[in-house]
Amino acid sequence: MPASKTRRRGEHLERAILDATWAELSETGYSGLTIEAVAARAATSKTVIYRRWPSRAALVLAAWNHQAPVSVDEPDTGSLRTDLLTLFVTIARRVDTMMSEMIAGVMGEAFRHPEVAELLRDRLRAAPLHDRVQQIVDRAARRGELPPVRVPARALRIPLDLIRTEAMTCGAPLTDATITELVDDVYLPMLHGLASHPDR
Amino acid sequence: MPASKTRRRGEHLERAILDATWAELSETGYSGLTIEAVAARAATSKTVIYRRWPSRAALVLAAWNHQAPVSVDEPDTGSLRTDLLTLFVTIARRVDTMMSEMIAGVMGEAFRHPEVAELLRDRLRAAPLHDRVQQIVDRAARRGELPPVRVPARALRIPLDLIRTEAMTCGAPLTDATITELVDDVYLPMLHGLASHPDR
DNA sequence: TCAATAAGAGACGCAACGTATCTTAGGAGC
DNA sequence: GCTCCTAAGATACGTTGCGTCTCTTATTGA
Repeated sequence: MPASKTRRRGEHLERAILDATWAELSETGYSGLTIEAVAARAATSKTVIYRRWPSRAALVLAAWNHQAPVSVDEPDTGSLRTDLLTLFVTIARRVDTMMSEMIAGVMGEAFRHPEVAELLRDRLRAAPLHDRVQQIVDRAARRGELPPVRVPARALRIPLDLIRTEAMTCGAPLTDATITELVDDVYLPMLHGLASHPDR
Repeated sequence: MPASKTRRRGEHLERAILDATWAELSETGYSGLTIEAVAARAATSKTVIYRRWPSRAALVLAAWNHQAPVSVDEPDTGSLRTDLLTLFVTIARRVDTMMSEMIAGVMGEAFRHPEVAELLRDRLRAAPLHDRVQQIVDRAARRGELPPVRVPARALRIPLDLIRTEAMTCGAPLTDATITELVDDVYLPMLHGLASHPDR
C-alpha cells in the first residue's frame, strides 16, 4: 500500500493490530487465525507484529485484555437463588463459542510457552466477576437466607470455572437447563454447606 | 522400508498406529504431533492414517480410548474427607501434563469438527470415576457422617471437571494444597449442602 | 489360482510459519 | 528547518506439514 495513509506508530498502531486480531478471531476463530491475516487486516506487515508479540497466543491474549470489558450491573433480585442464576447467565453469555475456542487454543499453546501460561492464569483469576459472589452472599445473609460466611477464594472462582468447562466441552452456548443445574445441584448446595459448617 | 517385514493389516495395523500416536503424544505433546511423524514411527504411510481418521483430533481421541484404563481400587479410608482426598489425588495423578495438553488440543479442534466434539464429550462424561463418588457418599452415610443422599449426575462430574480445569490453566500437576482446597472449600461443603437441604 | 482389496511409497501444490534484509517515513533534538 | 535515528512497512526466503493423488505390490479369501 503506497503512502496514501500516514504511517502509524506506537500506541496507535498497537491498538489497530489488537483490533484487527479481535476481528479476525470473531470471523475465523482461534484455529483459523493467522498472523499474516491479522497483518493484512491491520494494513501492516508481519514483521511489525513479530516485533511485539512472540507468539500467536501472546497476541491473542493481548487482544483479549485490550477488549474493554462490558460493565454489567448485578441487580438485587430479592433472593439468593435468582441472584445466582442472574450471575451465571451473565457469565455464560460472556463465555460464548468464540471465547471458548480462543481459550482452548491459548491453553494449548500455554504448555509450550510458560509466559503465556502465566498471562492466561492471571487473566482467568483476575476476573472481576468473582467479587460478585461475595456480594450476593452478603446480601443473602442480610436477608437471613444464609448465615454470614466468608467464601474462600477457591469457591469464588467456581462459577466461571464450571461455565468455562461446560462451554468448552459442549462447543455450544450453555442451555438454561444446564445453568439451572449448576446453580441448584452444585453451587447453591456448596454455599449452604460453607455457611452451615463454617471452617471444618 | 523394503519388505523385511510382512505387511500388516486391519486390527493389527490399527493398534500399531494408535500405539505410535500415543508414543508421539508422550514425547512431543499434542501441539507437536504430526501425522507424518506418527506414520514414520508406525512404519507406515500417511495415506493409511488418513484412510481411517479424518483429523488429528480424531486420531488422538482414538489413541486415547485405545489406552487401557488402569483400574484403581478405592479403599475405604474410614472417613468421608480422606476418601475424597484419595479420590481427588487418584484423578489428579491421571490428569497429568500430557493429558491436559492433549485435552486442550482436542477441545480446540472440536469446535471445527462436530463429530470430534461429540466423541470428546462422551469420553469426558463416561468416566468410570464418577460412580466412585456415590459409593463414597453411601459409605459416609452408613457411618453416619452424612444423611443419605442421591448425588445428582452433574455433581458427580464436578471432581473431574475441577481437576481438569485446574490442570489446564496451571500447565502443571496439581499441588497437594490445591487438592485439599478443592475438597475442603468446594466439594465437601457441596456434599454437606446436598445432604442437609435435600431437593429444595 | 485369481481377482479384489488394502498397504505402502512417494510426489504434488499449498499455506503459513518465522527470519532476514532493505527502504523509507516521521519524530526528536539541536 | 535540518539531520539523525528509530521503527514501520514491504518483500523474499527456506522450511515444514498439510491433505490429496497416483501407482505399485502384498495379502486374503472365494
